[in-house]
Amino acid sequence: MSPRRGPRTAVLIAGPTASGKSALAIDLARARPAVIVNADSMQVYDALPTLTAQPTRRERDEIPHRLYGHVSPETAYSVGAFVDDVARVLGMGGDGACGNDGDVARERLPIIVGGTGLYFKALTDGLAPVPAIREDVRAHWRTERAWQTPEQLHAILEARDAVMAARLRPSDPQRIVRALEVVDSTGRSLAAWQDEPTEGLLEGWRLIRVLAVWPRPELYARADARFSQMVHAGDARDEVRALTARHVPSTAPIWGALGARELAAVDGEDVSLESAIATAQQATRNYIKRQETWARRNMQSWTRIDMKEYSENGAENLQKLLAIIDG
RNA sequence: GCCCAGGUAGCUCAGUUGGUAGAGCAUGCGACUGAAAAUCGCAGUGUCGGUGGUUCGAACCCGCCCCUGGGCA
Repeated sequence: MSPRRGPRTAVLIAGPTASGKSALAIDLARARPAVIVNADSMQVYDALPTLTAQPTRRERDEIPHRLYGHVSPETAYSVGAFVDDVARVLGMGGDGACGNDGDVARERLPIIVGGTGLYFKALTDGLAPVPAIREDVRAHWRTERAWQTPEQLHAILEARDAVMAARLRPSDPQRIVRALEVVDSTGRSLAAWQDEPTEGLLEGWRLIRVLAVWPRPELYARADARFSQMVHAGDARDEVRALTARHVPSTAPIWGALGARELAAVDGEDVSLESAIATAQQATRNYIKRQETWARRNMQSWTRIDMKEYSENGAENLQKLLAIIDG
């Protein structure tokens, strides 16, 4: 818990999927009064709790958790929404709609944990102050994306916003569409917005940054095992069926949850469960690698915790971490 | 035992009329500002089953052998 005077303290725990970062957060929260705040782009949805590895009911009863499953799966959540949500949860202004969230955070140490690197970066470094995109504009460009090749969209961007066009690869539809909707909706290049000085939400805080790491082959093995467990011993398949039954549009981000499409295909198409599992495990390994690449670049200075060592020698490692937190 | 079809990158396969090999995936590395569990970029590697031959030159043509799958006996 942060001292009476001086900056507020927060713990940031990042790390690849299946690294055990959530368990680490819980260990900390058992040792100090804390709130665990989610920084994972998939765990925010009120869907696929097993498949996205959301904290269990029991864990949530024991320790206050925030921003887990608080978003409807039909919604397209975003980094911006995340930063707003965290501001609210930490009692830092926001729209103030949810009264006492911030109070909890003021009494307790916020432990922000998740695997979405961009979310952490937005929290610490801030986000370009691009206004909300008009709905019709967004819908228009997302439709265009289905009709045009990325190269065609890039050509359109070239005409409207040469700076962004030069910055983006003609093969990268997602970023091209974003650049297009920004110029179209705000009349200004995304590049210009990004030049605006920004301040991170957590600016001025005392931050304990922790990165959970594993030797790659062992992490891959853990992730593989965890996925088959979600399917064979957990509710993953039923969750996916529920999502299908709910007719959540296939373009909703929740369908990007690792394994969601693969498991849906077992019920819909002619795909065996074994091959669906293998494909999803493969995708998970690929994702882990991307997360590690991000961390190498963006989390260079974070304190690395060897989770293999931690799993064997937890108590001692935990004490060290607590000593740092208590400062 | 005979007849087919195959044996090429870690995997699945492509390789035109002979000129010492490629694509997807995997792997590794990288980018990343409101879909980030997303979206993209770059880069290895091969005794072309073995062996003998034809040829200036063989993954490709010929002989023999080995292995796999299928069929016939």
